Amino acid sequence: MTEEVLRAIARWQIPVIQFNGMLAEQLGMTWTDLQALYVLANSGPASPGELARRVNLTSGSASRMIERLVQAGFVRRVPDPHDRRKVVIEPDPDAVRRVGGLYDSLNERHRADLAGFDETEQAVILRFLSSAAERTEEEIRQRA
Amino acid sequence: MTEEVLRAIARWQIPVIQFNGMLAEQLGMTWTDLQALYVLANSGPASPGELARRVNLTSGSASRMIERLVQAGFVRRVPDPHDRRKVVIEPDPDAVRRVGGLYDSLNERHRADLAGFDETEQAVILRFLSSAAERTEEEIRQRA
DNA sequence: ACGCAGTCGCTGCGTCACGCAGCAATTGCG
DNA sequence: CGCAATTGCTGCGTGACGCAGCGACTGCGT
Repeated sequence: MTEEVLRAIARWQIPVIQFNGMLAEQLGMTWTDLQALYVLANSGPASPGELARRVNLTSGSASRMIERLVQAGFVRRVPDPHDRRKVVIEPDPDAVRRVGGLYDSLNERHRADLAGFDETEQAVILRFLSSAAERTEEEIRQRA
Repeated sequence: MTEEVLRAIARWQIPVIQFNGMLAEQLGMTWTDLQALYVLANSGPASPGELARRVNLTSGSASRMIERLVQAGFVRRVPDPHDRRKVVIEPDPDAVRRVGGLYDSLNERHRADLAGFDETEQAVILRFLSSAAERTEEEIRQRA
């Protein structure tokens, strides 16, 4: 049973990655750019260096990525008043909402699925998903 | 509660994608190449055209991708005896096992998590994951 | 039987994201 | 008041991708 769950996870990864790739293409950006947007949307503003580490890019590539996001209006550069070397990258709230809206259709399907689970079952699912995300992040940190 | 589950899904996507990117880099290939390997491993041999559709590539790019995978020894080209235009791409079993082994560490973490769920709870998780994968694939097909 | 449209996979060419190396600007420590 | 370290940004080369076009092949229609 446990192994079946692991296989289900592996199987789910494929369409999830593919779906995000389709969204990135639709938005006219790399999925790396999209990933950076997610990081900014979830963890708040960050410096280019911080952002580069989060998406596994060199500082140079991150510079160009930020420039693309700025040009497309997804983020903006804000100079750090305390350290004039630093720049803080802020996500544009409207852009974040607009990108998030692309998940509405998929989320609706998931909602229909979740309607087939009662409260306690959904609690189990939520508990598993949260810990799974945590474990994946752990694994990433360990390999970094 | 349902919305929290949706947020948990969204949150999990980030490290999942990042983790796969790290694996691809470690293997010296694009994550597109890795995705193609997954498709072959899960759905069995496929033609270049079929593979191109599954990973969202043009036939030309798929040709080059297959050439990379062949050179790296992950797959092999097998001519179709019935249609001499076609070529069937077969994954190399050893390579698939070797790549799959890269998930051992992460799977071990997930196993430890799943130990905290009893049989019926794991059944709930499995049911959700399976349907979620199905819904994501549906969404992809609809947008294609 | 035969031609011809359709399909399949493969190759030039240009574009663009990325890593690497080096740069100027700025900070904080000795 | 230097001087090493850090931060973000720019040339340069590499490589993956899309586009357009090619030859090879199939099978439908006449």
